[in-house]
Amino acid sequence: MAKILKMRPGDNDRSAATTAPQDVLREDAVTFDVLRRMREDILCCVLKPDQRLRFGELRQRYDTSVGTLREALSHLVSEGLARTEAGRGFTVAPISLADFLDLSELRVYLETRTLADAIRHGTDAWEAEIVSSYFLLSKLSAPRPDDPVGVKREWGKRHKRFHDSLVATCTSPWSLHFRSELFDQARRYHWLTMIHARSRRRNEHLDLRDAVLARDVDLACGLIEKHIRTTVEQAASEVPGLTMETARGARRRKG
Amino acid sequence: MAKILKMRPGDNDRSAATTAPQDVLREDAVTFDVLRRMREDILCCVLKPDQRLRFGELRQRYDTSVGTLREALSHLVSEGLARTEAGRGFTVAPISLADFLDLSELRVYLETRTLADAIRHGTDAWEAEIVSSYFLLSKLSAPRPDDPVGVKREWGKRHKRFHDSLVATCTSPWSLHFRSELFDQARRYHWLTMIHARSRRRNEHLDLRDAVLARDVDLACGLIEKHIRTTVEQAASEVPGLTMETARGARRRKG
DNA sequence: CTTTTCGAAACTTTCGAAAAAATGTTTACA
DNA sequence: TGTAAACATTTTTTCGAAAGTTTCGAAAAG
Repeated sequence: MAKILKMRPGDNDRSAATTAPQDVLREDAVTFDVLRRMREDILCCVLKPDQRLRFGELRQRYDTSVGTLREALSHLVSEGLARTEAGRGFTVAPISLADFLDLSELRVYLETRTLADAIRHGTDAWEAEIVSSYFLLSKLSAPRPDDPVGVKREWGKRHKRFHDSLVATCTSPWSLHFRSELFDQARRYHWLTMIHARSRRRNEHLDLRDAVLARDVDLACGLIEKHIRTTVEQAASEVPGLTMETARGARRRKG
Repeated sequence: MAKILKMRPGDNDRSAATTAPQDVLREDAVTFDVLRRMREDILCCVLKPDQRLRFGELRQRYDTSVGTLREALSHLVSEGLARTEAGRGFTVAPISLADFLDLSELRVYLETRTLADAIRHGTDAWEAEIVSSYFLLSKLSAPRPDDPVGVKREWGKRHKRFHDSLVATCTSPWSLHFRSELFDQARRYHWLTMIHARSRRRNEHLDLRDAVLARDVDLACGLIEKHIRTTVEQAASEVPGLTMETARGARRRKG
């Protein structure tokens, strides 16, 4: 039947031939969009650590209402990307080397745990996505400090997609959930490293990809552990101002 | 100085003699209170798994506005205690044996990790709080199915406080954070077990307390691992309707 | 008798204004 | 000159209503 081609008689001009309500899978709710954008801005340090998040400014920047912003901020607090003190509004979560060390230690466990499980449950589709996402990542060489922001952002996205693809077939939802949260946290530090890093690292992702595709659990887990630890060391030595003390000193206003 | 007693002269009737703004430490924001109450209601299955959370009913139950409810619900989604699908509102997160098994496996790691670290960094104050919270817990014997709800709730609180006290001196904020989230998740299953359990377990908490106070890392970790695993087994065998399949069957649309 | 279409009711989402609280500044007084 | 209260401003928190979706059920078409 040519059911699909049918149009409703009343369709004049306002809604440009949209599909029927049931066919539309709305993943584009305003709240989600604002949340996504804010998260990205924190991850990429557009909103800087410890920065105060005033509703006035945010309302302008994201062109939305207070209520929606509150909801998004509330989410970010749960994710550990923002802080709030009742009556005193929201701030971007602080960063510190101590925090990076702590979350990286836990990441080592969660990444190896999920990766090992994913390899054991790997499928053809899983392998295909790994090949595909690695290809996309390799098209962009690791960004250098003077690369434009757009390139850094795109690399960040592809980097995340690649790492996500590795563990996609892991059968533990909770492990995947926490892994994902920690990966996002780490992205803030990766961004700082990208901006400041002088040294260049060899392509660890290729080795990782091959070990995973070869279903070598021990090798793959060893590689990702080293990958995480190396990243911390690089950040510790090359990102200026990333000290063990929390960055709360700057909390004082203007003066 | 008697600063606290001072009152502002201009206070007529509208604001009933509040203390100076700086002295008041507001931890009682409405949003937090609503969030706390909703979380408790989900944990204690007053709001049942998969139950639809309509704003109309919630507004009545918690006596607050839609916006505030939305913010609280948003938080609960981040914590994994609720679900939402854009345009279709919120539901209480489903439960299943598979979920309990999954989260318990991760709990074993996080509880042992945090406990080992806490023991190594234990202080006198830490020991004191363990003694104190164990004492309070032991005053209430493990609730039986026919005990009143109030007793079960109180026992749940003391149980949480005891377990929190064990790991209080752990130095890894991220581990503590995730441990706490998983502990809350497990509480939903503990509640179901309390309601249905026929068998009684011997007091595993006393052994745990003593092992921890004796700073015996291996023994303590072994005990808590067994504690978690036994809890899962008890739930699996004694809670009716806790199957491997998720309870999503009823979700299908009209026909 | 089944399937589709339409419209009303229920519910969710979004918004901006009013209330409450915190911060900053000035003024009064010793 | 220092202290603290009173005032003014900024910012956060809370609320309810308007706009937009989805769901449900009845009527029409196949």
